[in-house]
Amino acid sequence: MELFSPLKLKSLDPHNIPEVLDTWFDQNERLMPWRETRDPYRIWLSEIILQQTRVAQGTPYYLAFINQFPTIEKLANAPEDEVLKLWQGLGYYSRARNLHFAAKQVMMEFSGEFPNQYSSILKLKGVGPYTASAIASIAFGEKRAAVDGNVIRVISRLFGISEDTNQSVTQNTIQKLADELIKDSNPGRHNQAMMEFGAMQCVPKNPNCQNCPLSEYCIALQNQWVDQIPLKVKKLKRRSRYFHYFIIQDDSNVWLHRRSENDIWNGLYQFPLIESSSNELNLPDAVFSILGSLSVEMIKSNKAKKHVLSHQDIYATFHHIKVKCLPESSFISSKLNEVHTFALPRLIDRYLESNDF
DNA sequence: GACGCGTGGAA
DNA sequence: TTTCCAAGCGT
Repeated sequence: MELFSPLKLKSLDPHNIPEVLDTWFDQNERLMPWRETRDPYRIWLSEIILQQTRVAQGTPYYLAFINQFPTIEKLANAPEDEVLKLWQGLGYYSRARNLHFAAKQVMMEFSGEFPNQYSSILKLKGVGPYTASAIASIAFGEKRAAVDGNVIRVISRLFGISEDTNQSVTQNTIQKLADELIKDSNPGRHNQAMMEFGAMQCVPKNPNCQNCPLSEYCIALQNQWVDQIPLKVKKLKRRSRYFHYFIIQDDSNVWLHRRSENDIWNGLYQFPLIESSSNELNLPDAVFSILGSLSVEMIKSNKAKKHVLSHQDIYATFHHIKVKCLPESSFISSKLNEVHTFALPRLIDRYLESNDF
C-alpha cells in the first residue's frame, strides 16, 4: 500500500522527511537529564513523569526520584507513601502508584531485569502503547514509532489530515504514517526528534512556519490549514466545584481528612471541607456539618476542573476547638505528618508558613 | 469507546 | 478571566 499518496500534492517526497528532521534535531536538541543515559529504568521513569506533563514541570521530580531511588530495586522496596510523597504536586497520582507497582513487577515477574522488548514492556502497569514504544526504541533500539500528542500534531499537519484526531480511525492513519517514517532511521533518536520538533517548532499555536525546515513538505501549510490541524472535537463543558476548607485544631493537633476513591485526589490528605455548587456557604450549617459529620463523605460530583477557595473569613468556637474557614492563608501547626501526601500542597505550605495563630 | 485523572504556563 | 493543553493510561 502506498501511504504517501502522490495525489496529495506538489509537496516534496515525504521519504526525505526523516533526514531533514535528523538535521534539525542535531541543531535544536535540548539537554535533558534522561538523555544522558540508556538505562531503561531512567528512560521509563522519565516517560512516566512526562505523560501529559511539560519538561520544565517534570524535570525536578525526575531528579528527585533518581536521587532517592537510584535503582528500580530501591523504588520497588520503598513504601508507597514515600513514593507518593515524592510525587506530591505533580498531579495524576495514579501514575505514582502504577510506577511503584510496576517497579515491583520488574522485581517479581522479570527477576529484577527491566523488560527489553515492546511486548513485555507493555505489560508494566502504567505503560501504554506510547510509553512502551518510547522505551523500546530509546533504550533498546527497537523500531517502534512512538506516537504522542506531538507526533499526532506534526504528522497530521505534514500530511494534511483534517479529520478529528480524537477518533481512533484517524489515530490509526497517523500511526501508519509514523511507522512508515521510522523506517531506515535510528528509531530512538527519530522518535525523540519527532517529539522535540512538535514541542519546539510545530507547536500547537502560532507555529513559525516561515522558518520551518519542513515547510515545503507540509500539506497543511500549503492549504493554509495549519491553525485548524490537528482537529480535536471538543467534549464536555467544564464545571466549577467550590471547596471550603476548614482548619480544625486544638493546641497540638490539626484535623486532617483522607479523601476516598472515585473522585479527584484519591487517597490524598487535606483539611476537611464543605463542598458547594456556588461560592456561597451558610456558615452555621457548615460549621455544624463539618463538626458533626467529618466521617461522612462529602457530596461528590463529576466533571470537575477547578477548585475555588472561599475567601470568607469565618471564625467560630465549639468548646475548645477552634474553627476557621480558610482564606488562602491561615495559621500554623507543627503536627502535619510529613508522610501524608497532600492535595493542594501549596495551600498546606501557606498554612505552615504563616504565624498568626 | 467514553470518561476521569492535576498542575502550571501561555494566549 | 477563561480556555486550552502538555512525552497517556486505566477502567
